[in-house]
Amino acid sequence: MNKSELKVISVLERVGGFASAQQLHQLLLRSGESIGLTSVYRALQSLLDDKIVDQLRKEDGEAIYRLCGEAHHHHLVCKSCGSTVEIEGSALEKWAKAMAEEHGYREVGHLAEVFGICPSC
Amino acid sequence: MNKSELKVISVLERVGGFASAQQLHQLLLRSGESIGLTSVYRALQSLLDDKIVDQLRKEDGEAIYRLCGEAHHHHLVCKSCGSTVEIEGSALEKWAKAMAEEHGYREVGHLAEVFGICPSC
DNA sequence: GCAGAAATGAAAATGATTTTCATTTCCGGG
DNA sequence: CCCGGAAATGAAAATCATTTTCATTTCTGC
Ligand SMILES: [Zn+2]
Ligand SMILES: [Zn+2]
Ligand SMILES: [Zn+2]
Ligand SMILES: [Zn+2]
Repeated sequence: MNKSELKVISVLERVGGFASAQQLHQLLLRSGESIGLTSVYRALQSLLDDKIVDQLRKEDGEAIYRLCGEAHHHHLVCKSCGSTVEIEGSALEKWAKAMAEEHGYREVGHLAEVFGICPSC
Repeated sequence: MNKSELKVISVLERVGGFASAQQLHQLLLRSGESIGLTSVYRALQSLLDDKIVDQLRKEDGEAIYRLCGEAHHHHLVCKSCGSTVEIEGSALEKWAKAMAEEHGYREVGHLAEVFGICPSC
């Protein structure tokens, strides 16, 4: 855990939700920290590998991050209000892996989202 | 509905699932069509506006598209050549349903694709 | 204090997507 | 047919987030 990672974690705590790498960089600069954009990206990548942050994509494809100490997971997204809930995905992981193996595919990844209308909507 | 849009629709039909703009362009060229990448992007944007295609984002942020309104199914997609295999999804269906119920979500749907590199690539 | 490792950040490279702009194709009125 | 404007097309340039490169700085253990 190096300086950049600590700075990024601290600004993510301050933000409290999702933010892009560029936004986090701006926020850090504005709050007087000295850090390069490269280091923000590196820190985020490292925090992502360590499962300390969670990455999503905006509709335009830009990555956004938030603190989230959970393992790889998927989301249940409300079609109405957009709120997201993390869901347990081991059944899905197994399915994706099994399907890929069955057909001899390598370097496998997957993508899955469940949509619905949340109880409060 | 112009020529480019027709070409893009036809290749999307052939693909049967999700594909990126770049993949669609390559597939069109390989199948002998003459079309520019710009026109593929333009056609996809227009089809998106008209709700004729759906857009998703891969984990790396690249946009992928598919024809709307196809019978529900899932695919194993080759990241390299774009070829797709239809896969059995009952385990996934169960998982999505269970997750939604567990959190009290209504009107549930889901999206899932598995990506990898096929044996012949 | 010192060498080697890790961290840092500026600048260049990358890659998808969008924009610009000149050219070509369409199409309806004359 | 023929013309002129509108729509379509695509090559090249621009954009923009992200990654890579690489030279410099900071750490760390001895
Ligand atoms: Zn809601
Ligand atoms: Zn997963
Ligand atoms: Zn392949
Ligand atoms: Zn399904």
